[in-house]
Amino acid sequence: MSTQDRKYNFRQIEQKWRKNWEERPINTDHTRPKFYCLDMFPYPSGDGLHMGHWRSYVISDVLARYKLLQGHYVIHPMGFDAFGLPAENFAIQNNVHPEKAVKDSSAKFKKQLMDICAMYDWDLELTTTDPAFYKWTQWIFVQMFKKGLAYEKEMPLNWCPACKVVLANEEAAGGECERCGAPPEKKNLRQWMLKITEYAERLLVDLDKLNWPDKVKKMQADWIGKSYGAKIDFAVNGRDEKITVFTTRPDTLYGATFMVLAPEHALVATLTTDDRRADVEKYVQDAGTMSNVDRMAKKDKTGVFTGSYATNPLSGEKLEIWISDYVLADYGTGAIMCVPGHDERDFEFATKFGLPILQVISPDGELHQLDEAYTGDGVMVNSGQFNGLPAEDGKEAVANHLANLGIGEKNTNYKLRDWVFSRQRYWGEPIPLIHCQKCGVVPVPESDLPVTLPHVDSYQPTETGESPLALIDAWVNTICPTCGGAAKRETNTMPQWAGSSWYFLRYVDVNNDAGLISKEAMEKFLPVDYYVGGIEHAVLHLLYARFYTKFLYDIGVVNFEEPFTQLFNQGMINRFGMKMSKSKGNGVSPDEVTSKYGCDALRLYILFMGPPELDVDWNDSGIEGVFRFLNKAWRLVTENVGKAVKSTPTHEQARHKMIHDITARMENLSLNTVVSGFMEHTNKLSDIARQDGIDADTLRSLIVLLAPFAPNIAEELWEICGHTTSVFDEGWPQYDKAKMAEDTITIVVQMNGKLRENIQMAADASKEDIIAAAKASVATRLKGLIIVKEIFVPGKLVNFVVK
RNA sequence: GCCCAAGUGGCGGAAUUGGUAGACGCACAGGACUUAAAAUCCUGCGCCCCUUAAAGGCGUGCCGGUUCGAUUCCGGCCUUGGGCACCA
Repeated sequence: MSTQDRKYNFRQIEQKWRKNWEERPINTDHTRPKFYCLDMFPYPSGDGLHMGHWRSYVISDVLARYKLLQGHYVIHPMGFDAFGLPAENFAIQNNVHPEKAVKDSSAKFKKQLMDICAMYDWDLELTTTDPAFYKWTQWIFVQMFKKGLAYEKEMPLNWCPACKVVLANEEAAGGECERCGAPPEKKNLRQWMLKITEYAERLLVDLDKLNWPDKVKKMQADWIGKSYGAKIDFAVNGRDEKITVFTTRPDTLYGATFMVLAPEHALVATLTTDDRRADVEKYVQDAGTMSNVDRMAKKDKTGVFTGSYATNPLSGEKLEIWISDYVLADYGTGAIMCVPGHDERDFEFATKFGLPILQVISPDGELHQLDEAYTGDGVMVNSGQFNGLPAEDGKEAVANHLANLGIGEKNTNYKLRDWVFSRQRYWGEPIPLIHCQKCGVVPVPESDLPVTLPHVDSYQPTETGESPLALIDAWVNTICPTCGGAAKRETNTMPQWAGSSWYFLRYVDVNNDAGLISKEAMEKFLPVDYYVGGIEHAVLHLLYARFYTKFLYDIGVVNFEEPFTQLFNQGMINRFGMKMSKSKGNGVSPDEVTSKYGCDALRLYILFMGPPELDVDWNDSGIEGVFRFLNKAWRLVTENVGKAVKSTPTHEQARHKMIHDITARMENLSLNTVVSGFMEHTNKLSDIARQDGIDADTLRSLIVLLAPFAPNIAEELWEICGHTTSVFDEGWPQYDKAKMAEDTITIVVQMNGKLRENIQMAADASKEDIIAAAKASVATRLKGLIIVKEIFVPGKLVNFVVK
């Protein structure tokens, strides 16, 4: 072999193996047990692939290749989530059609994805904007509509009066329109809603089944937000109306001294007296212009009195009815009974506006001066017949009492709200419904799906707030599938979530024209075994996908209720303490790094930077270390191959220890320490090689272990070792604990828990021998001291407690 | 305000059930090889005391506790990052 051949030429190697894998795929044996390893598919933005994508995709690819070596058939697909606002806005700004923009971006992404050398099965590729795909996105919606899960409702949306366009929350953030800076208003528009709340309980309970990070499960549970309490009716004085509130603390009802409605509450206009009307209307309008984020961040409580009164149903007290933005329209009933004695926010409000504060719960049964809301346990006081009852029992007792009186009931409440499922935008799946004067809303017959998105010249939002599709008469006007009469198509489109809520099902039967997925493919390949992606999707995407899966289970399309058995969320990559991004100018392009160091080096470095689940900082010079390691491994193999060195116990010990360490760390997904483990063991093997040479078994094990992490160099070295098949045809190496044990062990000698000496002992030395040797090692220090106690930890240490 | 993470050398980080704190790597310094450079190899590298060494002391955000022994467990606090719908 010439000197030239011995140099690690990553460019040549990576080019060669990419081609080889294309020609001879490594993951083809469908008879093996399946392992479905899924990435969250990217949104193909014009900026191209960034380091964050790399991190996620490298982690999943390492896992996929590891499972392949462990004898699985691995489903590892990739696709593009291409509908939605960013693509549409990009298209508008750059004056290209979104279809073309998405096509270009996807092509660029795909090219960059190739540089990761992930073993994606590109035969399974899908794009959510492909009519053959969104046919089934629409089909699912039709099934939901037929089951009564879709309904129309007027919903307040962010509206920019200057741009005349509906704004997404993100576009209206900070109280100004992202495009023109004008303050957005609220505008009521007809929307399609999905009844995800019907699934609230199942979505909550089934979290227990999942092998997901606790953190994510907690976030979902909190989002669903189940709480127990009561609904209570309050009569409005001198009127027929009543105000219904939800409270988790019916035990504090006697302490309710005023009421507050959300500014958006339906009764606000009715209950406002003429002398209060000007103030109330101004307050309601101001609240409407404020974004939710601002409304939440507000420090001081504000509010206005409506001029009307209600009556506390138990105490009979007269209660002022106020309006304040700290009450949210869409939680509970949008109205609350205020118990300033025992709720911090109510206390603050009462103090500011001089409203009465009454103690009704006391820790010791006595009455006290309340300087702040008392939210702890206690017994009921000032509460009529309930006095003396523990507050916990009072919740039930008061609720039952109200139920008997017919003015209340026990109630379970969820924070989860129904899902606003329509968008007044061009770039989304058309909602496959038809409005007929005679028949009402009728779904498009399944045989007519997909309802394709018509090609238009102007895809700018319209001034009425309707989708641009509303302007295309030829498309809008159609005939009713039920009665054959003239009818109009629904012009709203679906949100970006629609495709991503079920795409993982489609990969395994991507070309199926006859159905969403065949029963055979579904049973064989689903559900997803491992899902890898960013923590930013902890709630919305993952909750929607779970909801869709449960619905598809209910209508018999799939036979499982949870789509993702196991989940891993990787952390972000920062640079200079900030999230990497083009706009901040602190981005590092993966392309630059791979051209300088190669794909294998970048894969290893991304893993080596830190624990995969935590945020890490990119350091420009850090990659040198893993690059040197690859060169070292290269030299170790190429300089020792074919020397026919006989295996010795030293080789065996080192080999088994290496297999054990790498496997254990891999199983824990401690990928940063897998890489450091490779460095340690390669250093050690290099030392052994210099002394005694190195045997073929050890080199082979090293190469196979390395394969999931640095697949190109592993294949090349495998070939250099004389193999004609792929390294991925091998099995993951096995270790034998007996063979990895060393002859001597280091025993730590401590005095009062402080390290004093290290002694070397035979691995099989007795406890007595070890203690004797330990005592001898610290003999001079023990002079004049009494050993009170001897602590002996086998294989580890001896600690003398002395005085 | 609420919820969730995380705080260890100059830097990124390591440390199965509590058992040698700082593995591995980066940076830095010194040396070998070289005409020179690159590459490679060797050595050193938490802080204090000390000319050096030995010995010793301190040290995992802060304060306390449990323990023979605490980065690890418990209580209280501080800081940073992420999320949020003031959740009644």
